[in-house]
Amino acid sequence: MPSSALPKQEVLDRLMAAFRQFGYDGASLARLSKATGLGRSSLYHYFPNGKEDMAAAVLANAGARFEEMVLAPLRAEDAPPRERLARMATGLGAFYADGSAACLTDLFAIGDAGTLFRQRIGSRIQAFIELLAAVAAEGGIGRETAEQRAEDALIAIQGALVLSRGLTSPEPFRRVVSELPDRLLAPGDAD
Amino acid sequence: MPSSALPKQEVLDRLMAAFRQFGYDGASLARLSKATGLGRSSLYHYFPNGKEDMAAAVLANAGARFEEMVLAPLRAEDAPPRERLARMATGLGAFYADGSAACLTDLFAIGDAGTLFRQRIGSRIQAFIELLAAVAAEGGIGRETAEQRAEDALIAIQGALVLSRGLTSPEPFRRVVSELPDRLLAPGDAD
DNA sequence: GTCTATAGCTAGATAGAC
DNA sequence: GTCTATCTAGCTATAGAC
Repeated sequence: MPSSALPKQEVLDRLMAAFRQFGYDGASLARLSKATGLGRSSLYHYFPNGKEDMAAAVLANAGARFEEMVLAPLRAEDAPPRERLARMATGLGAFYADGSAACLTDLFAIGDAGTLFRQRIGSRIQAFIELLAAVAAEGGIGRETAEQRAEDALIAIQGALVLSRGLTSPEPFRRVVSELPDRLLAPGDAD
Repeated sequence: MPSSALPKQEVLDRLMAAFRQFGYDGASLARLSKATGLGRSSLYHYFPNGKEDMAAAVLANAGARFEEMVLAPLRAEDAPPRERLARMATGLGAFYADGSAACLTDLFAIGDAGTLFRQRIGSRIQAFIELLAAVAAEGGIGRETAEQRAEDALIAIQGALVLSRGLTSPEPFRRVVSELPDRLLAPGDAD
């Protein structure tokens, strides 16, 4: 993928936005073409295997964006656990556009897309849980409790996205994200 | 819709299963026809406006099933709050097939389906929250806390469904559902 | 109420000029 | 790398016989 009018990164971000808005099945080539400003032929030039390629690239791109916005702050070993979690919360708000942008973990596990991508999605979920649990453990939470809370955190994030979408309101998402650090680091629940 | 080989209820249940498996966009008429055993023409006989009609009927049917399996136990005023919540948990496990069946609250809020159904979905979410909050309040939880916990309960259910689907494992859903009564009725958090 | 047949369209994908 | 033109297959929906 050499030089182009649109940088590849910009193309991927626009494709990602379209897939997040319409889901895998709903993201037709016409819509993807419109979202990127590229014609069908250009899209096939970048992604020879068509829509499936685009979705795979978008999933990878979402992973990279998530890594830099959400996971990297968690790995900042110079900061204490609570501050890392606070930065993660900020990153989550940005990554999910204050609860208005869907998560591919949800969308790409549905229907035919699930057959293609569910394994990759499962790995991502587990990696996020493990990292969150490590931060909680470092914050003084027992290992088992930390892992359970980390899973609860992902559940809360995903569920809040569903509720915010269903209610057309950012409030559930905002509340969940703001409460995350406390829920992960609260004392009690010794194990 | 007079007499038929398949009772209407059976047709609706099979359509619901198909929509829950494939999502709105992924549920093609070919699949809906195969799922019900009815030909295209029969489907159009029952649902003159085609797929949109079917989805609307399925959403109503899901509401009725949810009412009888999940909400009705919550309204059983002869039983104490904790027991009602336990029955609800059992109903949730059945309604969501132990976490393996998706929720239309999630699926029908995506893409074009969202334009058609999001309002109805939002009302359902709010009604469920209010009922759950009333039960928690009856169980001695302060009104504000009860409402917040009720919202958290829905978030947990939806999020657990997303994780169970992404991880191809019933465990997150099972754990969340089994913990629901305690989370709603736990002491503390006075308001 | 179910059938066959088909209209009319959009889907994803490809070919070849430039 | 982008364009126009086009292919085939699938889609939703309809018509009309039975």
